[in-house]
Amino acid sequence: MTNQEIANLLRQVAAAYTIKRENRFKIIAYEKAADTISGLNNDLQDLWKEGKLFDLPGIGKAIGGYLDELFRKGVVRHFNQVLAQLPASMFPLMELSGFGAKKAYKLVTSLKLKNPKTAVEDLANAAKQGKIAPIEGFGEKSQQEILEAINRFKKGQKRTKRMPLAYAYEIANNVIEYLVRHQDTKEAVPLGSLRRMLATIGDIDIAVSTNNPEAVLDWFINYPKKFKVIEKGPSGATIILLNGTQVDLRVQKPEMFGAMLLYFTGSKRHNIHLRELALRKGLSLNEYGIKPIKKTKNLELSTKNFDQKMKLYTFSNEIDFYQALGLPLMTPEIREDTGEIEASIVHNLPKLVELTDIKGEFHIHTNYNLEPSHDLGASPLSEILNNASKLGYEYVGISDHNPSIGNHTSSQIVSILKRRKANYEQILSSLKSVRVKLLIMLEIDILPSGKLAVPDEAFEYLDAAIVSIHSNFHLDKDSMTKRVLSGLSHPKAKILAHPTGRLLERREGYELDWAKIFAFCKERNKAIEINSYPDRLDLPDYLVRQAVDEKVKLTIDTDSHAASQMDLIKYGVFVARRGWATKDDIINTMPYNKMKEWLEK
DNA sequence: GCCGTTTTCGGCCCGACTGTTTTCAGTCG
Repeated sequence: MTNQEIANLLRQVAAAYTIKRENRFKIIAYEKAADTISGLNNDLQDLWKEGKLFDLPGIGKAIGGYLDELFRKGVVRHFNQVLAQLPASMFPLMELSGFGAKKAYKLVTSLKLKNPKTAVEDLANAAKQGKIAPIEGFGEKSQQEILEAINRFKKGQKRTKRMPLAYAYEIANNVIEYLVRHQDTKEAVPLGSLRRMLATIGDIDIAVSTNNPEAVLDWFINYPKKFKVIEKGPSGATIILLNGTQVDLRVQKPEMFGAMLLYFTGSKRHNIHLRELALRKGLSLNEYGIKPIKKTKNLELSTKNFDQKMKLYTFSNEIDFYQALGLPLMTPEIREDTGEIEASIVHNLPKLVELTDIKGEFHIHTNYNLEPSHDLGASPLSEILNNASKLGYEYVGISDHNPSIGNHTSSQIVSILKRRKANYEQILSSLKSVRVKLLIMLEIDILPSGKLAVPDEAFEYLDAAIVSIHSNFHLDKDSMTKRVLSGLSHPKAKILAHPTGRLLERREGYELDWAKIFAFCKERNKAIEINSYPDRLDLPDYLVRQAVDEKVKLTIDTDSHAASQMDLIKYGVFVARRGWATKDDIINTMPYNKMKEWLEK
């Protein structure tokens, strides 16, 4: 069973308890457990095998025990008993927007819908025949809304694509630049997953701090690249851009801007955790500020800075808001409730890597034609070196793809690489003004056998190599792990590039045994790449976090195929930050000499 | 049913929105 299937099972049990009018906190407990499981990055069953089931938040004695039974026997007797008391046809209806357990149950029982397979269609027919409006608690309007929900559901079967972070980020920046040109805009900031720098983004949300919301909203809906206005109210507006992207704007008064940012940046789980924490101190948090609430015990101890008579404390920025709770600012990238709140309570948040820490990178393709089987870059070495100089880099590694093995003999490959080295060295010496150090590297295919796609003698002309998978993506986990480890075994193979092979929204990566990969890398001084290319962002953030925990070294590279793409490095830095990486975890924050030392050990 | 800077009992995130209601229930993010 997948995590989503298990989470779904728990949600069904929660729904059953809702109908049976069980203790509502018990229902919430099941929903919480389901949320935890659906948000996991690891297979729940693997965690169970490792005995970590009960470490998960929201999974205690009872639910943990049932899950244990599920993994041992394949079924949970208690769950089956509970679910058997309800009509199975109610669950498909709960997929519809606006439907919870109660509405679904009421409708299937009132209308005698028995077949789960046809329940949605049967409900649509009932609505069309006007059979829903007379049911107690329903009316004409809700009958109409149900029909619309069913239509949306049918359309929504083809799920809407999310866009890679980099595209959303650029679009949002353009809108923000436009917004701050208005005199009444005090500040404009992205919200939600965009501000937290998730790998993919749905809609773009932006917040503006202003004392004149009306004027800013008018300015916004006249954005030059607007296609149409969806809605405009007193506190926000929504437009669709010419490229089809939806952009939501929210406005707030400057004195309340901090609470608003916190609330709409999320994540939801971060906010909930924060509110639970605050509640124990006698404080209630909402999107407008902090409310002291009446508590019987230990009032002075916990809320000594808060006057109970005050209705609402407001905050113009997030730093003050967090500080009021006795916490340091948590950067948006880590607000996922994966331990950041616990760490901040004991003032043990890591100092995350920053863009300015980057001193170079290793993965850039030039237009030098070494007849590879994959694509060449578009820019000459000179342009790349000049750009590196502009970025303030100390060094760049050029990692063109290896010459194709189909079209060349081993000795031809060696001589191509020899020629390339001579060519690069000549270019470098001709660029007197450029002080950037050059590393002559290569991105080498790891063949399905685990062998590298260049002969051993070729390494004489390389300072170091990046290795990566570009073929036979469908090997099983064990074979792929062996393949990668074999490829990484060469002493000059120092970096594993785009390690999962994923392409966002287009291709799942292959599977690897990360525990083995991490252990190998740590022992043999290999680094794993965080590839900044917009469609990749690979290593993914949660694996970065695991690598950091295992003290595995990482690099942040762009995989640039043109000099202009070197700016993409910031997205890799965002991923690293989401994975709690510090400067010390990243090889290319080291100055040249230290980095060189690491490459050679 | 879960959990602990109120700690093994006694609490449990918060407000907006909608539709059906005359004060609330259900759903959502």
